[in-house]
Amino acid sequence: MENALFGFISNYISLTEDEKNILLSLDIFRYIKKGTILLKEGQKSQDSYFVLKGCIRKYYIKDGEEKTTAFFTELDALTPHCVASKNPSDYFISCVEDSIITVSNPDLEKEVNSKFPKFEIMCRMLSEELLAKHQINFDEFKTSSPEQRYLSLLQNRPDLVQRVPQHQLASYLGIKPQSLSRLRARITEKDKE
Amino acid sequence: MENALFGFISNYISLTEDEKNILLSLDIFRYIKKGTILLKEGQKSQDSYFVLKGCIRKYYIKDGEEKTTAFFTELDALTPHCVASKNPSDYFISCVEDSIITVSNPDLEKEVNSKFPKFEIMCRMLSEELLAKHQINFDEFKTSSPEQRYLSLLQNRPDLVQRVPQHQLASYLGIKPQSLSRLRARITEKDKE
DNA sequence: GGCATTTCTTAACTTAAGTGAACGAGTTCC
DNA sequence: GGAACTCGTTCACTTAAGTTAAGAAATGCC
Repeated sequence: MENALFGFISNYISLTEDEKNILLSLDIFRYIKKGTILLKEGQKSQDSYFVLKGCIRKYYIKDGEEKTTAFFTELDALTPHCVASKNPSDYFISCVEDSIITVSNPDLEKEVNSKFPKFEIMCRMLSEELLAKHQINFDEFKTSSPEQRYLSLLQNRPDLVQRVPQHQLASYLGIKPQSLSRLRARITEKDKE
Repeated sequence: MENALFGFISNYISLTEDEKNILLSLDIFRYIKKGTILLKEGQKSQDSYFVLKGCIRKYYIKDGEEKTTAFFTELDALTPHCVASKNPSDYFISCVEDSIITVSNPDLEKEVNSKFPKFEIMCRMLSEELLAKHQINFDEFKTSSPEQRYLSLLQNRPDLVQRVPQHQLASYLGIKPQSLSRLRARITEKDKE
């Protein structure tokens, strides 16, 4: 599992064996059971997550309903908004499957950054990459219908459609579970023709 | 107009008179006429924009229709995706009103950053702030109906509803102009009760 | 195993957005 | 001044998503 982490990092910077060992000594790996809630609405947390294996989910509760806005799977990083804003969180984060993640916080990051300045470079690259991806996602969401969004999800993240409960997927697509069922039936019907 | 720029910068870092003069000497101010297209789909550009006065708009052309995904008004910054990716742009950027903007590019930024290292700090703060705002916007868009989105726009950016053509606003809300008209009529009807 | 719960699907009905067309009010351009 | 356009609105009709309810299938829990 460490190799997954080091493999990811090596896309951005190179680490010596010594540096790897220091990272390992920080005890950042966590094994999380499906269903575990990592962050609750109203909570102030300093924890950032990085998924090595599994899937975690970000959702709001609005009018008593769960509204899922993001899934994070292998090699996705997630820093909740409340970490920077220092306000209570607006949303929940929970574990969709049994997962292996690393947990970090600003203090730990400062420590690592001072030991390896190249870490900061990686963080900047990551945040730029993330902002760009986000904007593209947002634009695609805005300019598509629910059906188009579902089809593009099938193209781009086919694993999600399999591993995530349909009702969570529905709210991720901005519709109700019943509508997703119907939409899927409609597509299958079209395929038959 | 320079004061608007320096006022904005002073939220992040402080500049000496000398530093201000160097910035002014770079000749970055542009006066853009309403309707001017700053970036076209398919074009490779290195220009980033910062709006001092006026309004610029980002839009896609999908199935022959303009799909507006963002408006940038006073003190908003916009670095098109193509600057970092070095690929042709997927979208257009055009000027909604006569506007005053600053235009920059990576070379110029490198030059400024080497002269004033604190500029880089500002850029990092800005990009983090932007990413956070973006995520919140995205989540709000995803978890709302068109009517809720319109009402929240009235709350948060009431000026936009006034200064931007309705059909551009409609596509920004993810609906057709006719639907926006209807939706507005519906709301006015409700208010009468 | 068996009971309860969750998850997914289907159906009937309601509501809102998409579509195509038409009209009036402004603009722009000769 | 008048023709051509753009823009916003309204209307009638279509299509798709929301709602409510019900039932089947899978899962979890004693």
